[in-house]
Amino acid sequence: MLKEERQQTILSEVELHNRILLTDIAEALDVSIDTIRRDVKELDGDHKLRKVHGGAISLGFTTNSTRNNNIYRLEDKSTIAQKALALLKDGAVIFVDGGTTCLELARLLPTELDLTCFTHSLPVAMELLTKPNVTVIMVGGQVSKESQTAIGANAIHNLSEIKVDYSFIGTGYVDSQYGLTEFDWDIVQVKKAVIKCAKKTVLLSISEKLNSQHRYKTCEINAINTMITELHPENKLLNPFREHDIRLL
Amino acid sequence: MLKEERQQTILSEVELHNRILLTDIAEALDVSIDTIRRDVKELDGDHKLRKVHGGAISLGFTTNSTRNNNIYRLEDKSTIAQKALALLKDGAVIFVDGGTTCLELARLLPTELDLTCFTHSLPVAMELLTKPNVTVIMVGGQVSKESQTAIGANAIHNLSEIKVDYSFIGTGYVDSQYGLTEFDWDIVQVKKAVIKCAKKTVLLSISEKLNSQHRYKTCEINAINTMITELHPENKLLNPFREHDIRLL
DNA sequence: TCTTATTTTGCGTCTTTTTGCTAGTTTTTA
DNA sequence: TAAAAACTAGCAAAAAGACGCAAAATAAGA
Repeated sequence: MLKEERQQTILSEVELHNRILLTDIAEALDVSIDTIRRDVKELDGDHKLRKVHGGAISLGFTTNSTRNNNIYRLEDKSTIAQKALALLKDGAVIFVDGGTTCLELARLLPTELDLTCFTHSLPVAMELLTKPNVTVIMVGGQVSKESQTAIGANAIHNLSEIKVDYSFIGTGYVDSQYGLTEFDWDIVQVKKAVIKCAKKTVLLSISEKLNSQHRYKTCEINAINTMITELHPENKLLNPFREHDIRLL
Repeated sequence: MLKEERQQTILSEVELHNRILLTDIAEALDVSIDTIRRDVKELDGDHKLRKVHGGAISLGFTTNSTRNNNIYRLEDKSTIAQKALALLKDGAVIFVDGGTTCLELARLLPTELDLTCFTHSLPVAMELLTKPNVTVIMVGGQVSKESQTAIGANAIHNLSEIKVDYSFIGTGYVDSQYGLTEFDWDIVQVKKAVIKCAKKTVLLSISEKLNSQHRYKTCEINAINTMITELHPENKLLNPFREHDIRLL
């Protein structure tokens, strides 16, 4: 049997069943396991499949980068996410909210970081899946079309059953007086549940949102333990927040 | 024997069997291996076939595998999804499994169709969000990196609390004798729960998977109410399934 | 037909590729 | 934590390929 032919067979099997065992293929094609191992390694090198311990899996599943390079103030959000990374240590259990700032945090997680991440955001979950050492747990529930996050009673109930070290959340509006507020009532309910399930809550917000408010209240400002903006912590724009017991980064 | 004539023979052999061994051809035509090697090299130069170590393979064989889109057998899967659409009526409550065939079903849902869709697959959920009249409910749980679906005890528990009209599921392997089987134990557990929560279960599978099996069993074949392949329902490949109480589409 | 130029073919030698095996290490699993 | 499975690396045998060369076949012109 030709090498090329064998590799085609391997590829087809992987595409067909999504995953294969090297031993199965070796037996089926009646060649040594080493040969299959070399074939798979080569196909992996050509990005035709992904080699894993003991077998191979199809790329169809793993390669999907929902690159949206149309994010407002991406630079600032990236800065914020970078600062947030400093809070993370191996073994931490965290919750990551939806929104582009939190998505940026997910994107910038170092590949070697060992985490357990809860999220109710589909894009965040997708992004986290690319991090080999991150365990991703999706909080289910009805999914909002606009925010692409699970909301509603079910999501809130699921959140009530978990406890995390840190919650990283975004907000629609934030004000040193009025706290965190939102345009949407359902979102507020979920965010309340998120804050409740966290030992410490970290707010990620670009400075543009400071001193703004809206209809529905998520929480008082001192429900937040750490607030991260793209500004230097000493920036005078942050002065109104210094009266409260908040760590500024 | 003329050189032209010999090269024609080589070409037709390649077309016929998709591949040839240089040694076989040399012996059959009673010329030295060097001659065949030169012929094949020349034909490769003319893009009539592809030369590989030890032989040659037809171009069709390779272009077939050079997937321009990375979904294997997308055409067939699309056909299957089209057929599945016929089962759906406004107001239905369904579950959609992970996998590329089910993803294709989600993709092809008409925008005007009014549905409630449960899913444990992140890509399917994302796709369903683009359908204005579909209510999407994500079944949460730990998310598998390979399949990008929620699995594990939590997902199974969540599934135990819902009841849907139809479950559309895929499978790794299906056989009329051995039923539906999978490579992965965790996936089997989830699929069992999916079948349990559905009044009727619809299996979507390309015909290439028929008569294949693997280690872990999801269910007997008669746990499936409807099986949809890309084949015509009267196709003889489906005969083994006619003995069971399955509707074929 | 004969001679000559050109192409094609087969052979020998040497290099490269492929493959299976062994030994030692790492990863997974129970 | 120990056994089992999988991985890595290196080696050697066998198969395949490259290349030069000379013989054979073919073509062409006198």
